[in-house]
Amino acid sequence: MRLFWQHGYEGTSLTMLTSAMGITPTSLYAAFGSKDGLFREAVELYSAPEASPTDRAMGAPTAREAVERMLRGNADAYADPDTPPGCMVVLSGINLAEGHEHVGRYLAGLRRADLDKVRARIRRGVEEGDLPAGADPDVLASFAVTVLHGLSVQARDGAGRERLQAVVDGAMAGWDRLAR
Amino acid sequence: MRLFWQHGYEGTSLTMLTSAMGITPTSLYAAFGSKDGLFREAVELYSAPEASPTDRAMGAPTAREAVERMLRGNADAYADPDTPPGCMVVLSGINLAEGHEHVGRYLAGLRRADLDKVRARIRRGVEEGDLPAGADPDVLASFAVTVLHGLSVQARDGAGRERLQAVVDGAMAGWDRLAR
DNA sequence: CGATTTATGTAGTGTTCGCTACATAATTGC
DNA sequence: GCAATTATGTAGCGAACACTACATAAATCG
Repeated sequence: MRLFWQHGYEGTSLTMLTSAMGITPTSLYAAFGSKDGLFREAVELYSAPEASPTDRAMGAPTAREAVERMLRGNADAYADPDTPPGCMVVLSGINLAEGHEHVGRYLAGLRRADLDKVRARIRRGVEEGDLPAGADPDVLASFAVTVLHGLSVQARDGAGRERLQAVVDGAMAGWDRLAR
Repeated sequence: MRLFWQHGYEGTSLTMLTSAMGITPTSLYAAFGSKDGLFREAVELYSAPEASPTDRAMGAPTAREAVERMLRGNADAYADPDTPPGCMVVLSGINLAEGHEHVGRYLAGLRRADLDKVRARIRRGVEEGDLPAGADPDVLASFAVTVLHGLSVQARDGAGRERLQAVVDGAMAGWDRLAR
């Protein structure tokens, strides 16, 4: 998972994987079927709901709090020095050679699912009254997710926890202007 | 340039390049020295100051206007259906195999240079009084660039011009809360 | 024109890629 | 304990990778 996270799908070779896992290609293929299969299991491990800051944040009592927790939780994860910087789902399949487009679509689908979750949480906020009726869930969700994805690039460019949290400060200020 | 832009540095093979350019590997190497050399010339063409929305935007009369022009100009470019979606400097070298780290550092340096340009323009705005003295150029520039980079991912995920511009609306609202 | 230089195509180089046939070792089930 | 099944290591598959030696064609220049 960490190799794919750091180097991306194509940037991680079977040699890197087998030596890191301490097994031979035969065992890897017996257990995972293909490089694709291993990658998907790695992504599933990465984005397991019980550990995903995004999924956990959606349970917050208000939509604003859910978005803020999502951004702050992911910002901290992106800047964690014990793991590769940024988000695996955003970074590991951004640019792919011909023949691997399905990997990009798979990751784009996960990003889309996150966007949908955020938008649904925002809609709920409008329904429950903690957001004004005029708030546009589409725009608010796109804004939040755009900042989220930008944080991954910032983290990969070396931004630390404080810097990312300062960006979230700005994003939440923008949220308060948009959500009224 | 378009191939590297679409598929990234490693995702673009010499076969793709030579067939697209209509030349043989020998001619390519005689003209550009290496795949790296061609990639760098492609990036330089992509980010030529006279065509770069970011460089052109920095000439705006106020810092706020400069940032807004940068975001809106790049958003339009990212969503241009005639070119690959998103920013080549952000997307073409995010995830690299071992041995190609220098390509990633090269692109990160360009991103850093853009961040520095934005921060310098913001500092000038504080000096010239169109931004309040308490505005923090570091935070404002990081916020603007984070949104900018997030727009690239949104564009690659299929967001169109209107959607990206709506995100910029939100970002500028956030700017107005931060810059006071 | 003839000689030199420059540019281009042909046909490969060695390396690494994802992946697998085959044989051996470990484990399981009766 | 012995056969059947499962798991693992060895060695190497064809294909694609970035790149280049060599020969030929084009252009330049006296």
